[in-house]
Amino acid sequence: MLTLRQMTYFVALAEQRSFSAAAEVVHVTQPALSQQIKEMETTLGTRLVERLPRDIRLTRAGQVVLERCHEILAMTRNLETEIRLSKGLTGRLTLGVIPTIAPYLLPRALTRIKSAALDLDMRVREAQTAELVSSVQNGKLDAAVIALPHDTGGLMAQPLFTDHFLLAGSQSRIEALTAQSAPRPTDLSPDALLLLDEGHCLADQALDVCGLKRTRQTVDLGASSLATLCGLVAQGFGLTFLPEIALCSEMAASPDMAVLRFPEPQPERTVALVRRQSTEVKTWFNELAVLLTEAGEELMVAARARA
Amino acid sequence: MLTLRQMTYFVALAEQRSFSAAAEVVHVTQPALSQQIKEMETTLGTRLVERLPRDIRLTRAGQVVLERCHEILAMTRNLETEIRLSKGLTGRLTLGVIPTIAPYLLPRALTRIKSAALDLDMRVREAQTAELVSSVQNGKLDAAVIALPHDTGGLMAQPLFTDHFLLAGSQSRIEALTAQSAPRPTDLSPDALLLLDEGHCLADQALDVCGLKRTRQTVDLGASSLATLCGLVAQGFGLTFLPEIALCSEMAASPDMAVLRFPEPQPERTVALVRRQSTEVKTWFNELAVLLTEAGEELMVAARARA
DNA sequence: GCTTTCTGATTAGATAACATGATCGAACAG
DNA sequence: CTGTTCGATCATGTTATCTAATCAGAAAGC
Repeated sequence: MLTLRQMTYFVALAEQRSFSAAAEVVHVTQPALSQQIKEMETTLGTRLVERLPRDIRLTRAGQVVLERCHEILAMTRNLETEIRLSKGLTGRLTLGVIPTIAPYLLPRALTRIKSAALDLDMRVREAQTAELVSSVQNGKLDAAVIALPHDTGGLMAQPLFTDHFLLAGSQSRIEALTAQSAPRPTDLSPDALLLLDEGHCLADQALDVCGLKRTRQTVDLGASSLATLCGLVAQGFGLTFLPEIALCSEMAASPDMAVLRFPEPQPERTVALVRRQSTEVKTWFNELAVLLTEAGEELMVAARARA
Repeated sequence: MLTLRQMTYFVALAEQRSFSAAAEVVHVTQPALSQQIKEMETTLGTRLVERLPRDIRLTRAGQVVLERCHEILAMTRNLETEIRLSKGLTGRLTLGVIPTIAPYLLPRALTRIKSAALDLDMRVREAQTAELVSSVQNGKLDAAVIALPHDTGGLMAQPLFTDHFLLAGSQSRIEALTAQSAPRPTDLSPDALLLLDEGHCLADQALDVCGLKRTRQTVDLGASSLATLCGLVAQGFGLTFLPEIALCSEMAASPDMAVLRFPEPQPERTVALVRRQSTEVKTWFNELAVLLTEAGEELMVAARARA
């Protein structure tokens, strides 16, 4: 009989295209993985991977097997989390959070969870929206915190709170802007904007509300965190959008930075918690949503006291 | 992580409604099964079965889990056989055959398989149509030989050969019938007919072609094999329908028995090989069908030489 | 051409997962 | 009360699976 372990290893192998790399991903040594793959090929009576120099290739059968293994593993993971969490917010919970939210929301959320004395073993994974969505779909994550609007790929989304975009820059730049008039997002020159790397929803959403497109000229500094970005704009390297949720932390980290709230209608994103539709009993989900909303609101209140 | 082993044990437990019985079914001792179920309940953090005196009951969660386990196990088994057999008729093949065909067709079929020098480890399971169909569906069997017309539950059916129903009885009874005229199925009195137990498709199909219904008066002798039935009719206990496929063997076993072929249109059944639709590469299936057809035809030819 | 490096296979020994056999206690029938 | 049935538990044995060390072949560097 094939085993789920073998399937797990095989999926990792197909993804990594390397025995050693796959072994690392599943936290075993390379011989252990090689052996399981071999065993799998024996039970199926067919070669699944062609071992090429520096690469592997799935055989025809291997491709079929891979697809099915994905399905079987997803079903198993879904079953597990569904049942495990059906009693409420207890047991192990694997939560994904996007990078522009995680460092600000999680500390407060975890404090709340702890003080609620919940018997919860929470694992957090930070990744970009697309990856989080697919991980929730295939059961690698139980839920994820992402920012809407964004394609949720058929997942159920529970809005948590609204996060406004502020304009951040060096104090002189911001003063120059306010001197003229209340700036509107659409007035901004795209060339002066510093944005996060490709793939971060924040950049795309921010540009979207301004009716702008990502220009080639944008200085691509490889900024992959808001903290880096804030450090840069504080030094006068340009302007950036800063979500309210990050304001308190980043103001503390970069005291030279100034921020400006846009006039209504303010550009914003909706922070939401997503889960699979199939998740049967959703008490834990609602409990978690409440906790995260409270944590978020706290940050919003603090932010509004500063801008 | 849940394991397929745990799921297998759990499914057996749900079916048997007893730990000891389930353990026997999966060929382990009772403590081994108890332990795996316990482990499963631990991983899921929920009780799955209520241990009642002399019985068990699935909890709400248990029912959900059972359903999913069935799906996951079926997918795994299907994947295995699909890949294993995709190269042709090799490896292990688990075939189901109905009881009114198995003892006659299998000896010849197995001889052919052996002489074809196929590297085939064939397991045979004898059961009634309904059970075979569901076993093929959930992957416990790779294919099954059944008799049509019968509900195939969405399975693909490959007709192998046509098997006519003959009328069998003691020599005196048969002579009495032929003296009058060529008997037609619809002329027969249901009370004089001996049939197999409930559940055997042969009895139902035979009655169906005669336009008869199973009557209460039919002597219910608990005959569950054609061999028994032939022995009885040979002793003058009544008449029965005998499929051509069984003729040679049963004539040899009961020399006192006489048979009579009905005039055209002869009542008949179609012997067919069924498989899941999802079975991807079907070379092995066709090879097997050819072998079985040849074996069947051989029996038909031999039968026609005698009636 | 010769080494170095990267990759997966192989082997032997350790470890964890799983099974067994014996035994216990609760529930029930006689 | 006694014997029986059934599942839990415990000590122990077996098998599956892992790791660490090593090997062999192909590509890349010198």
